[in-house]
Amino acid sequence: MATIYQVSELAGVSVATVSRVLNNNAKVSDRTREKVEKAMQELGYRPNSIAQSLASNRTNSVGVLVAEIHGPFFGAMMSGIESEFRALGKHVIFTTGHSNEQREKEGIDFLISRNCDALIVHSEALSDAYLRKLSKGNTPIFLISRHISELADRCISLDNEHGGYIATKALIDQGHRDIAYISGPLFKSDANQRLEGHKRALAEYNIAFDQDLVYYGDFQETGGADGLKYFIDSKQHFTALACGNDEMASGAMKLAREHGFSLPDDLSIIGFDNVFFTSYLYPRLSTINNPVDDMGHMVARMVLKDVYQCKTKSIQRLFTPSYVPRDSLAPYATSSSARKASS
Amino acid sequence: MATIYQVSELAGVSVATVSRVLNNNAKVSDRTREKVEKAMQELGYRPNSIAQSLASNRTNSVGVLVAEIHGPFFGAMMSGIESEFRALGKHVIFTTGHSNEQREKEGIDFLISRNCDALIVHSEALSDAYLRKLSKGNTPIFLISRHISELADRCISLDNEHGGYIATKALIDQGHRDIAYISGPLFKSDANQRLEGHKRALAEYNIAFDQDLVYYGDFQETGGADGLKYFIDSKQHFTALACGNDEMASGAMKLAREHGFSLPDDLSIIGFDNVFFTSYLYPRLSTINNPVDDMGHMVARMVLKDVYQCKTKSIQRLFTPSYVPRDSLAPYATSSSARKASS
DNA sequence: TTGTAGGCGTTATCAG
DNA sequence: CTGATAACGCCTACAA
Repeated sequence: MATIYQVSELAGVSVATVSRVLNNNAKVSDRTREKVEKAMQELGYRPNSIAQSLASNRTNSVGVLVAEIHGPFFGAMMSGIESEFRALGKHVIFTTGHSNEQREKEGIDFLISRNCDALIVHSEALSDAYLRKLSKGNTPIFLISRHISELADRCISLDNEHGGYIATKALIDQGHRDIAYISGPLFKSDANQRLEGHKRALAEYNIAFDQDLVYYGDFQETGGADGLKYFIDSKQHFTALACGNDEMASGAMKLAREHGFSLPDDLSIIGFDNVFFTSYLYPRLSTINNPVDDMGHMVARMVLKDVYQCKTKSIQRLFTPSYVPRDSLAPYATSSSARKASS
Repeated sequence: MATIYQVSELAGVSVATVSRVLNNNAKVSDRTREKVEKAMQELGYRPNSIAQSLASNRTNSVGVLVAEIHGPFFGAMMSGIESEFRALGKHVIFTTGHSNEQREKEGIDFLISRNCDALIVHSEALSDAYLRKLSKGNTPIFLISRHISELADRCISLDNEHGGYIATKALIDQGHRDIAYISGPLFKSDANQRLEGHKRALAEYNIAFDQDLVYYGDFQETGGADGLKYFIDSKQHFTALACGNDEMASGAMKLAREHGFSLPDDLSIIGFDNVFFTSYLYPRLSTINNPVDDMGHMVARMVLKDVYQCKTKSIQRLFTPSYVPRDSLAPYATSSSARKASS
């Protein structure tokens, strides 16, 4: 591999000059520049990014911590992040925290030890206090799907409360009043807020909130099945079901079918996230769109702007979910009651 | 940040000694080691990985090129790769080629420019010749889902032909003889081999291969829908459908339902890959398991062994797909013919 | 077992 | 506009 020295020699200039044309951050005469470029060409010179990093104290890499690499949710997000950075010659290092406090800490340490210029973290287990402390460090931290007021300008999140609200409202608009809710685990703020939105919608329509019509699942498919089974076994009356995310909705759909429900007539179900496979389900799942890819692009732009001083168009910190009507809701009027299962 | 110099000073030893205890690759007396470790502790010393890389000419990073970051298929694979490396303190840089020759080349160049110690590439558009040339370079290249004889010990792949064979055989075992096939694009060797397997199964049971019962899709959901529509429109007779992958099977299922088919009675469908959402579908899709996560772990081990001289358990280069029976096949005896759609 | 010193390939600060 | 020449933080012969 050719080095900057060989280039400088061949071009008959100093290494400093070569470095200048490389980064074109200083005046270089056209003649000199040409000589240098020609020499680089001839030698097939490629700058050594490691040496550049050592000297400039910048690695052009940003670390990203997510719960899992696979899975529809993070996939879309990572994809947006990667493409945005790649276009500007920066690379991304993904690592996983598995929604576990210890492992999230390790992941972040790992990324920091890699000298990332910035970190994007989607934490599900770390405390606000820990993240605040972290942000005092040398590596800028950006938070995704999380809001910590002291770090507001480094946070990007979804209005989950509003999402929960419009989900339940969509059900109510179809005439349903007995609405069961399968929530994600409350220690996840997303789950919490979505449930709050659900309550607000109920309140707005003077429907009493019934604690017995709430089940706390795990955001997994099984959680949805378990939840619906719980409602059925406890002989609750309900004609519609709102789920904290699409996986659970899918699990609930499957269980409903096993119990002989005809969907959506016997039970209206709405999900949350609008993960890609929702349109594969039968009936196609009505859900709430969570623009994760857009959010991925946006965090990337935030760090591009804050850390790399790129000029960027406007920054958006709060994203709004929207209702995606499909085929899993039926008006209450024409729906037979879900009571059939509890008879 | 504390440097090795400050540690050496505090410990009263030379930097060389500090380096030794850091890498423990040379004899250091216990007493000295303790002193050094204590000093590191006190200073909160963290080695600068960039400096280490520059001096050692090793970045502890491996580049991975996939078609897309999102999507169930690559997600599972990347997940396996990441966890394997992360456990050994190496990081992974993912980038995308979008199944496009030019972009795959750019992606690889990008990774190489990042001084990766090795590359894992899942190429869908690069020629064998190009990959062979690439492997002559300084960066070791590992190929996934691809077999090039000259590079055999750097290749890991699935026996797609066998997969295609057992898929169609599963249909035949249910009594079907008129089997339509929706293939992926033939320029992808996976698609090609799966189709070959399909033909072999037909031949084995003396079923004539009918070119009119093959449609070439794009491995996307729409391809499956288009394919089935094509068969229906052309008034072919068939009672079963094998698809080159699960996405297309899912698209076909959806279209079948729109056309009033009752699944699986009116049409048996089998997919390929056993991507996670297949069990969400209704009916749950019978398919062929493609152990991508295992393969991800395995490539990682290959580079760990070849590039980083880690001792590893046995290496497996060829993986065998297996049949995953679920609910989308019905025996022909009890099935009404798919002709109903072409009447 | 431990220390000295040169090198890894760039960037950046000063002079000129 | 261009050229020396220190950093950058660590590794690794070679010596001792």
